Amino acid sequence: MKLHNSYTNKVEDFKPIEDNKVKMYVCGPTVYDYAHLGHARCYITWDVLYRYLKFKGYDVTYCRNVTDVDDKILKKAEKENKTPEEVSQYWYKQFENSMKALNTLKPDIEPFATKTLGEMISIIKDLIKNGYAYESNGDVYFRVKKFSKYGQLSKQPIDQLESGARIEVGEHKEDPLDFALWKHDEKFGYNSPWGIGRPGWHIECSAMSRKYLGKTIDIHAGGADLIFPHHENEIAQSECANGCKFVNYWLHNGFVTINKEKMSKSLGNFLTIDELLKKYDANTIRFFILTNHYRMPVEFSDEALSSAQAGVKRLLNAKRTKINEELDITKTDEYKQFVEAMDDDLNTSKALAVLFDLTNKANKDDKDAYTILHKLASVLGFSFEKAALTDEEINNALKNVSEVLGENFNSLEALIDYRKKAREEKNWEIADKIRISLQDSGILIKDTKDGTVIEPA
RNA sequence: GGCGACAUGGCCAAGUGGUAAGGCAGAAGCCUGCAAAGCUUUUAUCCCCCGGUUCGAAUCCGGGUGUCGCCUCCA
Repeated sequence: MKLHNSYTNKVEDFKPIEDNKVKMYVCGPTVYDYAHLGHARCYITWDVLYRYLKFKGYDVTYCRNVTDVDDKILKKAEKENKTPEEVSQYWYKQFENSMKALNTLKPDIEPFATKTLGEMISIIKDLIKNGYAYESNGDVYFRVKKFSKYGQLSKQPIDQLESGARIEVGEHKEDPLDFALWKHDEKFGYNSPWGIGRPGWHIECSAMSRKYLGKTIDIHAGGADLIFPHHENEIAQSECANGCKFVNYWLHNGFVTINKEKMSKSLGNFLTIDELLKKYDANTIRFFILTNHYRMPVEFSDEALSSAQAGVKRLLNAKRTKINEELDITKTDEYKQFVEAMDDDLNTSKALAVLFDLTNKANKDDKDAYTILHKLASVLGFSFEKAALTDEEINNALKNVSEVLGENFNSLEALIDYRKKAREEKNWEIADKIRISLQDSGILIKDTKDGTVIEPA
C-alpha cells in the first residue's frame, strides 16, 4: 500500500513499525461550536483509511483527540456564563452525534486534553531539562532554533518563518519563532511546576499521541491547514523530548471550498453537518467527498451534492441478493481492482468506479456481484441499510390516504392490499391516488414484477 | 515576497510515455396501465496556451496564463 507522506512530499510504500500493527493519530476537534462540512471531509477521509487498514488485516489503533482547553472554549464559557467543562462537554456531544450521523466509526481511543495534563507537564519538564525549552514569567516556550529540522514538514526556510513571526503583547520570548508550551493563566489555569497555567495547543497532541500510542507512531493525519504551525511544532516537541522520530507517515487532507474559497469558521462561509444532513443523507455526503482524491480541494455546491445523491441512489438501488458469506471475495477481479485503487494512496474515485461496475453486474443478475458490492462499499463506509418506516410515519401516511379516499385503513398492509385489488380491476385512478398520497407522506411505492415494494422516499 | 498544489467533455472526476475509467446531467429505444427502478445505445480526433524531448505525450522538460491553499486561530 502506498500513501503520500507530506514530510517527504512523496508517495511511499507503507510499512508499519511493528509487523501488522498500525498506530494512527488524527487531530480531533476543538469542541466549542458546530462541526461543518470541512470537518466532515477530514473525519470521513480518515475513517475510510481506518476502515481500509482494518479491511487489509492490520491491527489498527486509532486515536483521535478532543481539545477541550482552548481560548475559544474559554471565551464561549465567559460569554454564556458557563464553565469551560460545560461548554466543551456540550459541544463534544454535538460532535459525537454528527460523527455518528455520518456513519464514521468511533476511534479506539478518544482522549481529552484536560485528562492528559500530567503527560504534557512531563514532556515540558524534559524539554526544559534538555535546554529545548525555557520558563519565562510563568510561561514556557520552545526554543525553535535548537531544533535544526524545524520547517522540514512545512518546507519553510527558517528565515522566511522568522520574518512572519511576531511577539504578542505580554509574551516574553527569547526569539519571535519560539512558541508556547505552557501559558500562565490565573483564571482558568491548572497547577504546574511553573505556576497556574494552561497548555499550549501543540503540546496536547504530542502528549496524547505519546501516552496512548507511543513515542514513534505510524500515521499522523489531519487537515492540511495543520501542517504549519501545529504539526511542525508537534514534531519539534516530540522529537526533542523523546530523542527519536515522532511520526513515520504524515497524511493531510485537502479542504472543502465554497465559491472557490476555503470553508472555515473564521471566514464564516461554512455549512454545518447538522444543516447538511437535513437535506442530504450520510451516504450522499460521503459519496460527495470520496469522488475526489483526499488531497485535492473539493468545491461544495448543491449541484455537486445532488449529483452525489443520484450516484449513491444508483449504488443502493443495485439489485439485491442474499449475502453469500461463503464467497471468498479476495479471489474476485473486482476485489483486486478495488484494492489496487485503494492501495494507490486511497484512490477512492477509482474504487467507486469498481462499485458502479458491480452495481451494473448485480442489475444483470450476476449472482455474486451484490455480495462483493456490499462488502466493498462498507469499506468505504456506505450503509446499505434502508431506514425503516416509523409508526408515526405510517400512521400519518394512512391518515392522509384515508382523507383522500374517504375510507379508513388501519394498516399499511391493508392499504396495499386494497390498492392491489384496485390495480387488478384496472382502477388506475384509485391506485395512483394512493401512490401519490403515500409519496406526499414520504413513502415510495414501486410496482415491480415481484410485487409492490414500499420504502421511505 | 517565501513555500506547496491544481488546470481533462455541460458538471464532477480517474488517468505520470502507447493512443481518453467512472458518476451526474442530456438524447433515443426497451420494459411498465402510469410512475419508480432497471436494461440497451449514444455524448471529448482530444486533455489551459506556446515551445522542446520522443517513433509516439493529457502524461516528461522549459516558458507562459489562470485558480487555490499555507506562511496568524483553523479540518
